[in-house]
Amino acid sequence: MVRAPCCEKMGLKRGPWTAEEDMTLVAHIEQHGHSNWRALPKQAGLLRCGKSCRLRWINYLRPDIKRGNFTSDEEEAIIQVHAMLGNRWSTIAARLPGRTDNEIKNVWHTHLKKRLESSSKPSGQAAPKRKAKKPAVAASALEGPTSEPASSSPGQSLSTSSATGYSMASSLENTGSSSSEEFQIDDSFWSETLAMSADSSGSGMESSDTFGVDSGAPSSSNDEMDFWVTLFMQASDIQSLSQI
DNA sequence: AACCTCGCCAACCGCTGCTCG
DNA sequence: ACGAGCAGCGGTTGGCGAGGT
Repeated sequence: MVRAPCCEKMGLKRGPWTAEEDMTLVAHIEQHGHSNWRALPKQAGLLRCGKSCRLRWINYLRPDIKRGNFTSDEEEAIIQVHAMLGNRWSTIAARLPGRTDNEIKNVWHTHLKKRLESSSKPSGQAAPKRKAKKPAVAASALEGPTSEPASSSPGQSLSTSSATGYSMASSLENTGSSSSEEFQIDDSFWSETLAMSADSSGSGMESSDTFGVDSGAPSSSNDEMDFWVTLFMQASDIQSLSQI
């Protein structure tokens, strides 16, 4: 299928976003939503292609996005889910509310992959010979849309409810679990979740009936997806119960 | 102090799958 | 049933900054 290039190269801006562009995009989405990414930049008066706008919103400007370093629990979760699903970053991201697939992908390639590789080596060498991740750089990232130190930091002004919540966040909210204004997962959540996944992966990813997935072993990716969806639904139930 | 090397991250590119006419 | 258009996804890259020499 032949398709037109995602954007006419003529006249469309590329590269890092400025604070003004960020604000324009955010303001437009807050007002009109983003039902049509392709038409959005034109309507908003942005010289960007829709794809670029979508990426910027998803990865940076969404109000429900969580910045800052990944916790060890989050990293463990990524490792676990990646072991099950492979490079399905968006699926993994759906398990980590507030984290984007791009961010997770970056973390995987820069940290987790190496960590796993080094841990699989017998002598445990290959320690990072360079600096540790610079502290709080990610947390401050929102303050500086790339080229501009965003004193305006658009994300901070977005206290309105998320236009596009990740499925996990919304499903957890549906369970009635507390704060919808800012979704937070405490350590116990991950401990329980990971414990469940460890249990099931040990004896059992084969025994899918643990989670009511019928028709035998989850050999297909759909079954795996069902497994993880079920897993997180149950995990959210646990969290809900723990708050009673 | 200057240069070099490397890690991190935002953004781009191209493909895939879904939806709609 | 088919094709076109679109959003979404994953791989890759380039710029920048920090640490090392």
